[in-house]
This record gives sequence, C-alpha cells and structure tokens, in this order.
Amino acid sequence: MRISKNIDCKNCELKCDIYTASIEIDEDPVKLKPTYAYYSKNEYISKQGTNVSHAIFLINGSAKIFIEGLNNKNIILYLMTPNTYIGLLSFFETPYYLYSVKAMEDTTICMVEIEVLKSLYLKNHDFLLKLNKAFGKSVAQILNKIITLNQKHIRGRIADSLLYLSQIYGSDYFEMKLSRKELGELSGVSEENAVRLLTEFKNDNIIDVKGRKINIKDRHLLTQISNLG
Amino acid sequence: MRISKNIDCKNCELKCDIYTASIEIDEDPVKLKPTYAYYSKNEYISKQGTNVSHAIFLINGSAKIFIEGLNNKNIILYLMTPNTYIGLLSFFETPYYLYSVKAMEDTTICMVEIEVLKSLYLKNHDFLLKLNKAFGKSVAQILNKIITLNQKHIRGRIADSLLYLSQIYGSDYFEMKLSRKELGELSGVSEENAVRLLTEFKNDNIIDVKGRKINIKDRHLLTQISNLG
DNA sequence: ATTCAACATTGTTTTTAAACAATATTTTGT
DNA sequence: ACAAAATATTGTTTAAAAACAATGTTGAAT
Repeated sequence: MRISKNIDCKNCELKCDIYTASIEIDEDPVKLKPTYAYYSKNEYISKQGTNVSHAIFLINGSAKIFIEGLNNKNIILYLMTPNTYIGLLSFFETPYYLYSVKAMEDTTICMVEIEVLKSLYLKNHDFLLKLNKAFGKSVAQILNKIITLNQKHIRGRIADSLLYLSQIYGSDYFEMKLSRKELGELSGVSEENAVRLLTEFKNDNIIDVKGRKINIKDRHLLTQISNLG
Repeated sequence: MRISKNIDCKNCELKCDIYTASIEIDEDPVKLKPTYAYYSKNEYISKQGTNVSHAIFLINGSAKIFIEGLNNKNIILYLMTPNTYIGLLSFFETPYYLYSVKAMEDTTICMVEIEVLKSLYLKNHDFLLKLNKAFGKSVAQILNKIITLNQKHIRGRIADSLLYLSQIYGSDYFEMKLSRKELGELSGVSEENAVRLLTEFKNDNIIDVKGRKINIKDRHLLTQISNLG
C-alpha cells in the first residue's frame, strides 16, 4: 500500500459526492484533505473489527466486501467498482468495521477523515441524503443475498452470481476477477461445487467457460434457473 | 385494523425521536398529523412490495419483520418492540417495502407521512442522524443474520435465536410470542427441527420448555453452542 | 527450464437438514 | 361441549451439499 496525501480534487476525474457537496457550500475541497491509497491485489483495504476512521471511496480497480465468518470461511457480500463508498455500512452506528474489504486487482481509493465528512454533511443536507441513498442500496443488496443464501439451491445461487457478475462487468462476456473459491464465497457454495456447476452450465450450453472468462450464451435460461432457485 | 387520526403527542407516553425533533425546532407536533393504528395478532402492518408512504413507529405490542421468500417460505429478520421504527430499511432508497411486517400480538403503531418526515429532517440535522443510527443498527443485525444462516448448524442457529429472544424479553425466563414454525423462520430451520432442538436442549438441561415458555438454565453452555455454530 | 505453490477439476463418501408421514395436543369458533 | 383447525411432536426417508481425496493444470520465481 502506497499513499499520497492532499490530493487536489481538480485533477481527479471522478467528481464524487463528497467533492460536489464541498463545492455546493462554497468550500475549498482542499479542506477535505483527500488522501489516495494504492493497493495491490489481495491487500486489505479495511479489516473487520478495526476502527472506521475514514470514509473510503473507490477510485479505480475493484474490491470485494466480505464478512470473515466462522472457521475461516468468508461470505462475499458484493463487489465494489469505481465510484462507490466502502465504509458506508458501518458508518453511522458502529465505530468499527463489520466486514472486511480486499482489493481484487490494483486499486486506488480516496480517503476522507470521518470527522471532516461529518462537518460536511452538517452543512449540506443533500449530501447526507445521498449517503443515505447509497446506504439503502447496499441494504437492498444484502437482503437479496439473504434470500439467495437461505432459500436457493446451489444451482440457483451460482446462476445468481453469474448474472450479478455480468451486470458488474456490463456485458454477457467478461473475465471475472474471482477465483473459483471466491465465486463460491460470493455464492455460499463450496469451491468444488462452484467448479462443478460451471462445468454443468457449460455442458448445458448455458455459458462458455475458459479459465476466468465467462460468456453467458443463454441468459434467459440462466435467469430461469436463478428464479426457480 | 382500526385507526385514530390526529393524535395529540402530549398524551403519548412514548416521546419518540420524531416528536423530539419537532419540539427542537419549535414546531407544533400537531403538524406531524400523527395517526395511530391498532392491529390484532397476525395482521399485516406493512406488506412486502407495497409503497412506503409513512414512517411507522411501534408504540406497544410487538411485530415480526420478515422477508417473504420463495415457495412461501419466510425469513424473520428480527422482532420489533416498542420504540423502534418499522419503515427504516426501505426508507431512503426504495419506494416500496423490501419486507413485510406482521403484528405478533395486539399492537399499536404510529404513522407519520413520509413527506412530513422529510421536511422535518431537512430542518433538523440531529434527527436525520438519529434515523441513520437506527438504520445502521438494523444493518448490523442483518449482517449477523447472514453469518448465522450461512455458517452455523441448526443447533447453533436455534441457540442464537433463544439468546436473542431472552435479550428481547429482557430475561432468561420468557414466554415467546412465536410458534415453533416462526421460531424456525427466525432461525432458518424447519419447523420439525425447531421442535427437535428445543427438546434436545431440554434433555441436555440447557433450557426448560413448557409450551411457549422458555427458561434458559445454562446460558453459558447455550452461548458456547451459539459460538461454535 | 524446472520446481513449487496456488488454483482447478472430478469422483466418492459422509453429513446435514429438509421432506414426508403419522399422530398427538391445543386452541378456536359455534 | 364439540368439531374443526391450527399447532406441536416424533420417527423415517430422501435429498442436497459439504468434506474428503486424488489428480491435473497453470503460473510465478529462481
């Protein structure tokens, strides 16, 4: 992990909500003291149980947000792509992270101290509402995950994950940044069964698999499998 | 369900956040146009998929908040007791409920139109922060539920639920308002196995069971079962 | 180019918990 | 008080998915 402090938001292509909020109240974004951090693949961006000291915004790359559960088993809640908050879920209630985040590739994030953020949303209502909206979105995703994990069979769960990945990568053809084990963790399925189901889907002509490259050939059927559970 | 409109907050014992927020900005709580609704056991207070039009606050009684999943199977997320919000989770993001709420006994709730609430938190920051806190608390509960459902065996899950219930009812001895089936839904366990495990815990001298009356005799052991999964 | 480690695959066994089935008990409505 | 419905209980069977085991493949490091 490498850090560069006091980023000048003018040079940042990503005009995030925090920046916008700062501008809206005629405050110089320099006051936000934004800090970039660069992570390599598999580095922790935040670790379950540690203190939430900064708001974290993903600039580029990608990351997985996951719960470190019992017996060293992880559950990946969802993936993070540019332009999303990392710290949100533990933002308002708990002073420590309820989950961990790891970079899935070379990833840049921008941090703003939580106290700075607080003073910002005290001055700017709209900003707080935006935070809430993003927060609500995460929750909706998580509720959906509960149904999936609890009520669908592994076939339906893997189908879910594949559809989710295609949405994340914005195409029916994509190269996922996940290992088979991680695909399993995203789906609540053992590594072995994740492999087996990919093969099965391939044999059924629903997808093409070549390593981590996936091509969804029959989205309709895959959706059906997901819906039926 | 029976309704009484234009409640006078002065007569309400429960001085809720909404009331306090209203007072803080020197606004007459009459403007909130609070409405009470009285529900009998098993009546829907809100139904998954319908519009979120009001903020709902539980005055007395109790309710279960649950997802109506696939194949008519429910997952109870948690129980609601007086002085908690009902609508929160779907508040900021979606215009419709992501879950349902049903009264578990005779229950009184107070509703305030969402537009009224919005204008209130636009005037009062602290109030919005309080909403956020409550929101965050719900999320923490739900994350915990994911681990439980996904990584613990049914023994640990039922142990979890019993500990949770004792916390809700504020005692090691309590009469739960849940049927065996509902205890299963709270724990992600079939009705039959819920029964079986209660019997098992009873035989192991960890709890006493008489109908819906539960007495936790060995909290230490029960906690251990919960932790080990 | 070779070795080691991480990742992926496939078959087999075992465990877990749901589903099914039958019956008992309690509650509710008339 | 009685029938009917809802709830609870217990034993048995079946299905699902993890765990185990063995082997293959790929890729990075030297």
